[in-house]
This record gives sequence, structure tokens and C-alpha cells, in this order.
Amino acid sequence: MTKNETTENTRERILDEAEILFARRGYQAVSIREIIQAAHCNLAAVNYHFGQKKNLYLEVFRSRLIPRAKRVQAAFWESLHKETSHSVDTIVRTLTEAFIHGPLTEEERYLHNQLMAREQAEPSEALELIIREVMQPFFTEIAHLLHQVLPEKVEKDTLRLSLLSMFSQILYFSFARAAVTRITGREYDDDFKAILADHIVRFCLHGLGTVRREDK
Amino acid sequence: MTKNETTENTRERILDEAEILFARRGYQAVSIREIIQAAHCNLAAVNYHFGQKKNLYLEVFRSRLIPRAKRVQAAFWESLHKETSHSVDTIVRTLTEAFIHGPLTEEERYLHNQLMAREQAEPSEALELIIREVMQPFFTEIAHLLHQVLPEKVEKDTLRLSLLSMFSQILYFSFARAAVTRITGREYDDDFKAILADHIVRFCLHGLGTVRREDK
DNA sequence: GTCTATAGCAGGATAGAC
DNA sequence: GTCTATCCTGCTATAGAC
Repeated sequence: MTKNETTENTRERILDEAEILFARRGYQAVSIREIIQAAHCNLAAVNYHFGQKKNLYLEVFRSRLIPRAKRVQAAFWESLHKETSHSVDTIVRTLTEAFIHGPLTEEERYLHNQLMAREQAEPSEALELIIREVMQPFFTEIAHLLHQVLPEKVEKDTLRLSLLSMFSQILYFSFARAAVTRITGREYDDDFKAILADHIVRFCLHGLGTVRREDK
Repeated sequence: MTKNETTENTRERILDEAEILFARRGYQAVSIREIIQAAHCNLAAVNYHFGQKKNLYLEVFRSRLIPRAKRVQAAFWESLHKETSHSVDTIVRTLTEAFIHGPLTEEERYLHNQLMAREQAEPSEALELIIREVMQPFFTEIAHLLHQVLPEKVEKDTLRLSLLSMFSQILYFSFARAAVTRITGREYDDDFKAILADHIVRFCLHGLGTVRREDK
């Protein structure tokens, strides 16, 4: 018996299962009937709580994805404040760690990145939410932070592109697991995940142009 | 009247329109009825030529995406052979240029990257084709090439991760246009596309660890 | 090779009992 | 708030005329 069968009310169970299914297979590919089967409830319950399928999808973002994204961001700031130096190195490393390890479980991170990738590849109303509530504020804060500590004052536009490059890798190594596994010949075990995190940190630190070849 | 209404046979028109629709909205979200409407033919024609929807989807990859990917790769090798020096800088620049400008039209590149991103995020039988015919051979060739010219002999595993980091950016800046536009405040005009290409080249060159800060 | 017509089923959404 | 029963639309796939 999963915890979802009894410990939460129907509305929450529907949201939990809907998120898993939408993340794995996308909005259109998932039927309400599949969701209610996973949530052990009735078809009409979805329409009672959410009106229509589209609203259920949006509610997954409002009540699940966005709060979770904010948890990751909060974990980053907390980790950063524990650091003594706020060098570019520290910031990039802390940032990558927050998104690659951070407060989420493996399963949560997978769901999260799948939904993020899907919305960016094929925007719906949810993308507007994500950008306004999650991406826009965080990018502004991080760009501001980095701008202060970067040795040469890099242009803000360049900085934003670099941050996008960084997140594109974090996203890619999460959502394209199958391809990455085939190309590298490595399974996503703890060992490989540590290698990946190191790689992304190193690649982005160099990409930001603050590390000389001789330093490492 | 578009060229597709008369100049090609039904089978080719179906494939052309199917690719556009699958790229934009994904396999499940596109109905055969939409495809035949765009291809100006009858419902039964799809089943006559391809048997079932899934085969039509796979045929899009076999007859459209894979040959096009090989054209891009061929264009890369051709550009590279025109270069006098085969430094890491030249290779990375030529590689990025081939995928960001290269032989494809803007529309083709968009379709291509959408389909690539979709398959990697949610693999079907088509991913196996893509990996075997497109990614695996190209990655092996490029890794071999770079391994020869990199100043320090970087491990092959690290090199593959760096190449994946590079392609993740090329892919991201193509499929996540809406988000990139919102974050950067820039439309995808020729000016911005040139900036993007420069950014990716610079970021990846540094990421490969072959450029010192002072060099640029 | 392309068409019309239709079988057969799955989807979202609602009505109304409890 | 959750259920059963049902409506109706739109889907894939096939049969068979031309």
C-alpha cells in the first residue's frame, strides 16, 4: 500500500499522480482516466476539484513544481551563506550542487526537470508561471551576485547567456538520461552522478572565463 | 498554393507535414487527421503508405531527420577541411557554426532540434535510430579528432561529457526559444543569433579548458 | 494509389444519486 | 466530496469502390 492510498485527501493524491504522469509522458499523452487509476479515485473527482484537465495541469505547476523550485533556490542561498568566501568558484559550485544534489530526492528532481524541459520545448500557460515565479527572479539575483564578484565586469547580457548555458546542461543531463547513458556507456549511479556534477561545475567555471588552464 | 500541394507525391507530402506537426507538438498530440489536412490528402492514404501512425513517425526520422543530420555533419567536415589549422579553437568554432548556421534553413533547424529534444526527453524506438545512425558515430569521430589536438591528453570520458555539454547548449538555445527570449529580452533575429553562436563557441572553448583568461 | 464510409473504441466532460 | 452512469466528440484503423 502506497502512502497515497489513504494518508492524503483525494485532491492531493490526484495532484501527486498527475505530476508523475505529466512529467513522464506529457500533457496530451496522459488521460484523466490514467490519473484517477493511479490516484485510486473516480473520474468525476478530477472535474469536481479542477474543472477541466488543463486546470489540473496548471495546478500541478502552482502547487507542486513552483514551491519545489523555490525550495531548491532557498537551499542554494542557505548553502552559500555557510561559505566563507563568495568567489565565482564558490557560487558556481554551490549553484550546481543545489540543482544536482540539493534538497530534492532523485525522483523529485527527475519529475521537476522533465516538466521544465517539456514546458520550455512546448510552452503552455504554465511557462509564463515558471518564468515569472521561478526563472526571472532567480536569474536576476544570481546575475547581480556574480556581477559583483566577477574579476572583469562582464556584461549583464553575457552573464545571462552563461547562466542559461549552465542550466541547459543541468537540464540536459537530467532529461536526456537515455541518450547520455548510451553515449557515455555509464549508468546513472552515485559514482557517475558525482562525475557529472564535477564536470558541469568545471565546464561552467571555465565557461565563465574565470579559470586559467594552469589553475586546475 | 504551397509547393506541397502539387509538386510531390502524396507519400512525400504526408512525411513533410507530419514532421512539422510532430516537431511542434509531439507524437501523441498530433492526430492523423491534422496531418492529412495539412498534406491535402485522405485519411486512408496514411494507412496505405505507412500502415499505422507509429510507422509514419519512425519514417519521418528515417527519411527526413537522419539524412538531414548527416548533411550537417558533412557540412562540418567540409568546412573543417577548408581550414588551414585544425586547432581546438577551429574545431569547436566550426562545429558550433555547422549546427547553428550550417546548411539548414532556420525552419529545418527548428524542426530538427525539436524532434531531437523530444526523443531524448521521452525516448521511443526513434531514439535508437538517432543514437546509432547520428550521435554515436559522430561523437566517436569528434572525440577522436579532439583527442589528437588537445594540448593535454584529456580523458576520452571527459571529452564525451564536454561534447554533450556543448550539444546540450546548441539544443537548448534552439528548443527553449520562448524561455530564452523572456530571460534575455531578445528576439531571435540575425543579430541575436550571431551573439548566441559567439557565446556558445566561447563558453565551450573555455569549458574544454584550452583557453586562458588572458587570451581573449 | 486515392477515395468514401464506417467500425470500434477511448477521450473529456456532465448529470444526478448518495 | 465521492460515486455510477452516460453523452458526445474525435481518434485509429479497415473495408471496399474507383
